[in-house]
Amino acid sequence: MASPGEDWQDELRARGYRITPQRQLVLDAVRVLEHATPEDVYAHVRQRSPGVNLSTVYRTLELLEEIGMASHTHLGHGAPTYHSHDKPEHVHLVCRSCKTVQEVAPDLVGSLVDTLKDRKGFETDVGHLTVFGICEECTS
Amino acid sequence: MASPGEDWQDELRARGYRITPQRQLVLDAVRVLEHATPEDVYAHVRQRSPGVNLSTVYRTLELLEEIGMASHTHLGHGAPTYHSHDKPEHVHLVCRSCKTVQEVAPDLVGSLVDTLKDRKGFETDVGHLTVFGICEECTS
DNA sequence: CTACTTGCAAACTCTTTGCACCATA
DNA sequence: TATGGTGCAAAGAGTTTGCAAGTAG
Repeated sequence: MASPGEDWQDELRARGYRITPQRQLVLDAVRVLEHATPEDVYAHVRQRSPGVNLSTVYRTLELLEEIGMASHTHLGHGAPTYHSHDKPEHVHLVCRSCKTVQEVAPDLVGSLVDTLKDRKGFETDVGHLTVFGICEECTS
Repeated sequence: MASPGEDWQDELRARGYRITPQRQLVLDAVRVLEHATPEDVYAHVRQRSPGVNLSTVYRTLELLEEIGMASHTHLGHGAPTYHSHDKPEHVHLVCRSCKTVQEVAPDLVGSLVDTLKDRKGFETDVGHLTVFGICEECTS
């Protein structure tokens, strides 16, 4: 599930991909930043290596998803946000009022998953579930 | 909740907005088409009135949301889809495999709403909830 | 060396905005 | 006739792509 240390390099090589400094930088950025947009990742990468191009970031993010090391979610209107699979799966709660995003454990939505499976035969992709609403802070 | 007949005109006027043929066309399109993207709405409107501009569609969709007659959801990567509030609230299930969208009754997610409220103090916006996964057809 | 990658620039999709003209109230 | 609305064109985000030069294996 998680990506222990540097195994990702073997994963890449095994699939015929190459290990490049750009890919390392992008992976690092996705791991460090959480809910990072491509632009966020780009900015972070460029702090360490100003020559890297935005399109390389896009291509690498796509690659990371393809090999299952990261995934993206649409948290509202703008750009999507990426997170690495080092961390356990989680559900996003997005507050419409203060725009903050909190992560909650997947078991909180277990009953939803079961209900959809039983009543609709639908297999929920919990890792991509985003719930919009108003957070505790903003309701009080 | 629903919009009985032509009351929306009073609603607009009451807020100082004007009734225009373009607005009627866009509202009709949103009501007829379901899960319509701005482009879908545009195409539908232009069948009846070729002169209407895309930016008018965008401006009108924004207006309809503002006065609570429609809302939009992000069903995946591309453009958002709009639906009118004539129909009861519903949750969207989007199949990653065949891309179909089904609507299910909000009570199916009642337990989720309760859990998030009790455990996180989070008020879920059920009307904007979209669940990604694999539908019954595609799992078999 | 050879194939995969990158940087660069251009193209693309989706959406917003400024402004003069037009039409509703 | 006074605003608010529309069409048009241009600008803006966000993302993708073609291609020549660079580099990992």
